[in-house]
Amino acid sequence: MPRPAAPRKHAARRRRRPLERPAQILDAALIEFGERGLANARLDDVARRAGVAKGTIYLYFPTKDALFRAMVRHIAGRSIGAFELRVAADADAPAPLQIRRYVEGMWAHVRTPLFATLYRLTIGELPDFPELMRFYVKETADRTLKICARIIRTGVERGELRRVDPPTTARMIHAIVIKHAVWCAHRPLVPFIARTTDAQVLRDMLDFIDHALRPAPPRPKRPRRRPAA
Amino acid sequence: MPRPAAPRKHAARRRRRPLERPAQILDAALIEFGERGLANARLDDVARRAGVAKGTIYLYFPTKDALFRAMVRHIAGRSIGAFELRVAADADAPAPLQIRRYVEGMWAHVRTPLFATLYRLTIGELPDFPELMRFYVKETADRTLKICARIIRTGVERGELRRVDPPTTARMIHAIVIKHAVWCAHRPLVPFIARTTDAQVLRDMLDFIDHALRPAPPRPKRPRRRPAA
DNA sequence: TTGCTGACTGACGGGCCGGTCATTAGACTT
DNA sequence: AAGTCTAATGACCGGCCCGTCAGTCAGCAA
Repeated sequence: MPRPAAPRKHAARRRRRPLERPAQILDAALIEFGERGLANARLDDVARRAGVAKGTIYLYFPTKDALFRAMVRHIAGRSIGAFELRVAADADAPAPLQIRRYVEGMWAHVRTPLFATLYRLTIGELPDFPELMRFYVKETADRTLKICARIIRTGVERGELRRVDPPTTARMIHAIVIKHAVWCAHRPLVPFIARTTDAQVLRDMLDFIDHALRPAPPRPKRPRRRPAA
Repeated sequence: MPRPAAPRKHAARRRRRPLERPAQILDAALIEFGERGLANARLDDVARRAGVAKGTIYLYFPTKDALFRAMVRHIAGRSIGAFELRVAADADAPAPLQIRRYVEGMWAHVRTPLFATLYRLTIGELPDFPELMRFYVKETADRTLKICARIIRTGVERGELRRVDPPTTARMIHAIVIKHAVWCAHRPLVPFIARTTDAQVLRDMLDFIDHALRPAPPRPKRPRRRPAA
């Protein structure tokens, strides 16, 4: 017995837009997965939010997992693009200033809800999707760390910073900024950050980093030369 | 019609140990939840790992969510206890040395699989269990930060460290150590940490932190005094 | 206008797993 | 030895939701 024909409900506007569908679905997936996690999000909800029927999702993505993967890649790509635009370093400025600009740009980027969601999803689903973490790190952290390391290297060469290993130091900066962004994103849950503003946190980070990199003769054994004439 | 009596399979050892059950179940839950996440872990597997039947779990925990909550609290309690023992600061040592000891202790603690699992679970399930994050932060990070801040405060008062805000600076240290622990825990997925050892990472962190806190006159306007006689 | 193609729909099947409860049996009392 | 209490069991139920596919219709070509 053939299944009864699906009766038209309220005459929904049905449009044929095969080129727009994937992006619509991926954006809806970001919101649903972001709010409820991969396991708790329902494809019916993703479909409804995207304004399509559930079957349509399966025209473009074979499984729920594949949709999740595609979503992370899609959003991560958009995210990193926005960031690299922001950190357009001018290589001639003094290194401490360049670092300041870099941290400010990163701070702005890393405090967006987009970043918070991606961060949580990649960490939370890590056991099932390790390759997503690898992809995410490679496409975002890895690239920005290289930018930061380059700034530090030239700063060291010019004597504007103390002699540090550039990649290592870039990691330190990265760690500070990322972790504070996560804390600030969940401020109500983190008592030790609750009474501080984002702007104050930024100042604190800049101060700490600045001092960590400042060239200072550790033990002045010989009388300091006067500032060069 | 009454359900047929459950026939004894292979004579399983059935013991009555009401006092030991909760801990057995919680330990099993840590492993299962840790490996597969809350949603993907099955209570049948938790029960099997604990050596009991599924129904037994429901004698002690009303729902799966309740079991998860209890597990995090149980394990977090154990975890924080172990850490506070490790960081038994001797308040008379020089502050830089105390900080060094503190970071080393924290580093040891934070690299255990226990910590990595708890960290991932609390972040991953955050939308559904915000109170767990609050609990976890309050019972672990908050307490350790206070210890660290106290060390820094005395260091500043004694002039062994530059004049910084103790709680803020404690947060910086915390951020560096935690983030590096997470990276090291997933080293194969993090290219920029892959070629470094945990020991080297510890040295790098200590160096960075040490310089950030070292008291150094930022701009020597007047001739530096000789070291005090 | 008509016919055709393939994008789109949504009710349904089926598997999975959280939670239940009638029954069993260990341990203790009398 | 018989009785009692309750920890423990595991087959089963029911709901949820992924993935399917028979059927529908928008848009274009002839």
